[in-house]
Amino acid sequence: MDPTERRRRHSGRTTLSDVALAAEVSPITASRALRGERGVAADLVERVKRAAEQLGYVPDPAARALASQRSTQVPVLVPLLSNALFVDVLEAVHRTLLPHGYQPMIGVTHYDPQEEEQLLRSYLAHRPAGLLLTGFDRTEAARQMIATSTVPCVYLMELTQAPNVYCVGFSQADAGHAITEHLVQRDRQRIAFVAAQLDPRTLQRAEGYRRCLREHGLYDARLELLSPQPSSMRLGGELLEDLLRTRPEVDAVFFCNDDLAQGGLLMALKLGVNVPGRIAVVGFNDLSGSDQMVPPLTTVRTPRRAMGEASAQMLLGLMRGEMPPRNSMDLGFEMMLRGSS
Amino acid sequence: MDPTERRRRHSGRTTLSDVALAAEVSPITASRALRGERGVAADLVERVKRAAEQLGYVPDPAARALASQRSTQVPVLVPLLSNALFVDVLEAVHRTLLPHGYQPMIGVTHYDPQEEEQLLRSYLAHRPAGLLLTGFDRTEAARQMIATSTVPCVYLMELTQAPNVYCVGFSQADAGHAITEHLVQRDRQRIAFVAAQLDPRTLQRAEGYRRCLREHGLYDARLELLSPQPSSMRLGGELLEDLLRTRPEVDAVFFCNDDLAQGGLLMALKLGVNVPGRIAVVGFNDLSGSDQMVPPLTTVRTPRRAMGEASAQMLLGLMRGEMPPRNSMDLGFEMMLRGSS
DNA sequence: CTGAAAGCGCTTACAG
DNA sequence: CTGAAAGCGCTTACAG
Repeated sequence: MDPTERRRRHSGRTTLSDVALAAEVSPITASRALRGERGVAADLVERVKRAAEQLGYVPDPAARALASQRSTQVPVLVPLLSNALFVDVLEAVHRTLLPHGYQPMIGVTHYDPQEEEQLLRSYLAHRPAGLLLTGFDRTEAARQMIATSTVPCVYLMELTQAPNVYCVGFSQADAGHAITEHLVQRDRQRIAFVAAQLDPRTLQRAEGYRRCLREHGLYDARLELLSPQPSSMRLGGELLEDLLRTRPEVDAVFFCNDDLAQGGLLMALKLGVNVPGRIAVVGFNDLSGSDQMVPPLTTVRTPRRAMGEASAQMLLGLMRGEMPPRNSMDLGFEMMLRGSS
Repeated sequence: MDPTERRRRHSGRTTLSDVALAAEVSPITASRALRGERGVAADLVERVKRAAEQLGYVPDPAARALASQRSTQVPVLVPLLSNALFVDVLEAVHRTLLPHGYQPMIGVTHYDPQEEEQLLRSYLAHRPAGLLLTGFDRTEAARQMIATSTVPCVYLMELTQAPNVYCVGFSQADAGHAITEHLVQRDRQRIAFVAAQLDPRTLQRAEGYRRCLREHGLYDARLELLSPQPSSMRLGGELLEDLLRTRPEVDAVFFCNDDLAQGGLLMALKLGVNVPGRIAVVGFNDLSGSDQMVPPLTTVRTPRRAMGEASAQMLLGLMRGEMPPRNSMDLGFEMMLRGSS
């Protein structure tokens, strides 16, 4: 056997050269035809595509990434998977990106900027095609890495007017204001704000709540119950119990997330506290099950799927080198007025 | 400028050659030292590692994958993200795989073997390091692809004794049997089985339910209410209402999943049907919120995190070329007896 | 224990 | 519009 044969490490898979051979063109032409690059004669494109199909050719992503210095991977960094909120966003992102040949890579930051920075560092080493990140709360090092990488990036969940920043979301503060205003319009006077996790978006909702109550001269800092613990139905129940014990004058509660609110509603049921008679309850996000509660939960429906899809679409454009029509997409929110308020 | 300079496409990133140069060794030695391959002098390893650290060297995954014919990617295929069940599994998989340098890639099959086959085809083109799949219900083509790929694979959620198949799960049928037996022991005579989605594991639970009732001479096919619709709290409520109307003699319900059961419980509350007085209600999986229901839901706790972690550990071993101690890991289940039964 | 050569399967940059 | 050459950044296979 000759030395060139001895050195072979061929994996047995069908390569671009096999396709080119079958189509009787050079590998470069085959490559161009398959990628849909314009400037290839139509009949050649046809021949190459047919050959590729017949041979069952699948391009090697690693080779492609190495040669082009760009992969098809799109890291998507979210705080948590246990919040249905982000799962909905991710599903929409997947559905939008996959048909275009991009691979979303889910990273979970646990609301920790340090963890996000680490993930970013490792994902950026993969030369991703694009980046989908949650919010604007990150370390300076992370910001630097994103900027110097020149990888197209779209931010989810929040909005900013900062230049050269692409974002898709809605105003958390305005939504917090709107649901509070609804309680005021229903003649509630002692409106509590009960929150967990205390991530940036929760705090923005709190700002909306405060602004609204101050406008009406109803603000009372004692009615804010903030817990850094992770959000859960159990915690919502505990916080409501706590609230009713220590602030018995309260006549409405704005829970910063529906899981807390659902737990609160069930606790009210257990305690025999009438909702909305004795106390009105509202939530945030309109998660699964909120409409099934007893009574059904009034809440703010947030555009989760729409955000996932729109951010992925915007990123798709950026990855193609296009300029999006606008940097910031406000998808708004919807009031779901139900029996609990 | 000379022709070799003209051809350069160097990306500016620090490469293995840079590290080798700094450490005054050849690139091959640097490669071996960095990968912890044995057979490199300790002092060289030390020098290389120091140089890599100083230069901030991060290996290029694409180059590595191309040269070694193996990536660090591990596709994880699950039916759905909207079921908290799979999200818990995925989180455990992530936590276990990431520290070892592997990248889980989540794929969603929507319970459709065709979709799974497609995903498998595209993921396999990436030369994954390993594979994590849900259950055993797939197309013959998918089975072939997995076999011929020789990629190590571990199956989740179900068990089999088939040779050369690695799986981590529990007996869905035994769990279905156990929760039904619990209702029989509580003197229930007319026990209904209410299910949605009707995926393979749901049907295995149904088998356990039937076997148990037949053993006690209580089986009645009319008490099975099977809906192919996706599972949800809303559907659970609707099915309970339907059941009470068309089979008023029923005195217990086994819902195949907790979201259905939670919806059923809330519907009972709305209808003023006493649980467990008039009717006992049990669920499956012990999802978030089940312990907060009114009354708290009796259910089967399934080992979701444990399955995620154990399957990832088993895969880690297989990817290292090790033989796992056993092919099939039964992680069991736990009865959560609460107020609803 | 160490290294020079070749190769993995693509695409870029250049030339015609 | 098409192609021969070189290169992307690693690792394998061989030799010493």
